[in-house]
Amino acid sequence: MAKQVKNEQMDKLSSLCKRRGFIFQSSEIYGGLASTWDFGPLGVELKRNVKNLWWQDLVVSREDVVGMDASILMHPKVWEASGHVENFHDPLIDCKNCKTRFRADKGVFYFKCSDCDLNFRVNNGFLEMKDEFKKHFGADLFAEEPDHYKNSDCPHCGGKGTVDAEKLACPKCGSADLSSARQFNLMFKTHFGASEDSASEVYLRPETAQGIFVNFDNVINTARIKLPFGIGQIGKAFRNEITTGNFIFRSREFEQMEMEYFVKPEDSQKWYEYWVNERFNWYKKLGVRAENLRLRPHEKEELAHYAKGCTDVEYKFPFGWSELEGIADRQTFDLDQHIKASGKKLRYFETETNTHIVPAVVESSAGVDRTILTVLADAYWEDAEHNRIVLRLNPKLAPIKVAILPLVNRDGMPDIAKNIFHDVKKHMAAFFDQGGSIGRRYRRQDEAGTPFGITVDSQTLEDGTVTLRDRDTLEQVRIPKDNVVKALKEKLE
RNA sequence: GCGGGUGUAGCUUAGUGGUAAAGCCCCGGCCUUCCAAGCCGGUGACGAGGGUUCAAUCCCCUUCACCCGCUCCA
Repeated sequence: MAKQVKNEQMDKLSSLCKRRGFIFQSSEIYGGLASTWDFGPLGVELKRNVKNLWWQDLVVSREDVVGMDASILMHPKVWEASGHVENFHDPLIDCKNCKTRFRADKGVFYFKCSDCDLNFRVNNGFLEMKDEFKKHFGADLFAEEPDHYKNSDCPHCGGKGTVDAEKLACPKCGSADLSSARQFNLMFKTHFGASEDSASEVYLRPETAQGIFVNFDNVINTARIKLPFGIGQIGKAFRNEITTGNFIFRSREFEQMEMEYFVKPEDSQKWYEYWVNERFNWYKKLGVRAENLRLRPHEKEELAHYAKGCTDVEYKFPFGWSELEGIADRQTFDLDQHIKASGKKLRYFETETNTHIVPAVVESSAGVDRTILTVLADAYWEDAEHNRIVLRLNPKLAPIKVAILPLVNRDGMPDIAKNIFHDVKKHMAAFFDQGGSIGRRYRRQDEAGTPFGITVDSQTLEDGTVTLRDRDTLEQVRIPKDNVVKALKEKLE
């Protein structure tokens, strides 16, 4: 029952998005394309505002961060070095009996000792063996593949161990009625060059971060920056997700806002904490209600092997708490990988000590689309008292800042309003509407999230003042019509 | 990808083996002096492809999309 209510919330939100021109399904007239989305006239403004605020706060206003914009297509070796070619796929098997899906490389096999008859079973990554054996092999073995055990000694007698793969069985119900293993590579492939031969296969980037790492040397040689410093980037990324959904939350084409902050390795913990705090507050600054935000530090088992720490910023969506952004202390892993693969020296020369160092990196990786879904979900408000739906967006994010409305369609009011409109339009996104009753026009703007309304009425004809309406409180104040731009700008500060 | 559910106008619903109705929305006009009032007029739909049939929105098959779960992450 609770679930249904939550889905209703998402339905209402996506329906509003379509109705008002925020977000449409991609290729809709051809039946749509799974989990790809288009931003309409209001959506694109909202998106630009989100990105601009990020860029302003993380790049422009900071003396220690520069920006860049890498291409989506990159040399295939980038993805080999980054580990994406090797790790960014999942061989998965479905159990036809109980419908569980599990990873094929965590299948069932036996470790057998040829000398002492010891054997134990490894089942879907869970070692079914006694503690003493766990101690012998190490606790992290559960994620390894059978080959890992091949050359191990028997933990009991030290004899020679062999590994026998068992016919796979479902880890949950034990059934052997399984689908064949299916490789899901999460990277999109395409062909580079006009002829489609595999020699020129390239990937669409699955993250923007690598564009920063491979340009590390170029940036330090040109930007005259000193440690610690960051490189920020906003751009599209593509992942062939197995499962998508929840409106724009998980899509196959999405946009990231990533900032890689390079620091002295010994300072990484300090900066990691700094950025976790900084990024958490950024969402509050966007106007997202604090009670709907939380930080979730990753458990040790959850961390990638090279990461020292990782914390998610989560938002309480109608479908549950979900990740908005990840902040990670990635140590020197990324640069090391590219140093190894490219043979280039990606390093920083520290003049104080006269030494070369490979900096550690603290990464902030946020999703543009998820941020948009967050601010929309957080702003959605059904005002029962006034029978209206309102998007209480932060004015800085609102696609349209002000609606200019003549109260009625005569006595020259439309002309006066139109003049104000042309004036305001030079400074901010504004909307002019003279059709229908005033109440109906206000309601429309409430749904679009427009924070302010300027109305020309009969008093305007007498004393040159107009009313300024506040979206959330419905309060109106009179201001001289020549002060409209100034008053609005003050409100938007 | 697997399982379950859903698909008629922008939205919410009706209906039928003989090409479809309504309310709200939207557009134009009238009227209207502050929060979806009223009047007149108008645009607009059977997700797509194939099959059965004289005839398919309806029956059958396939496919696509969306929702829920498995899974994963920005």
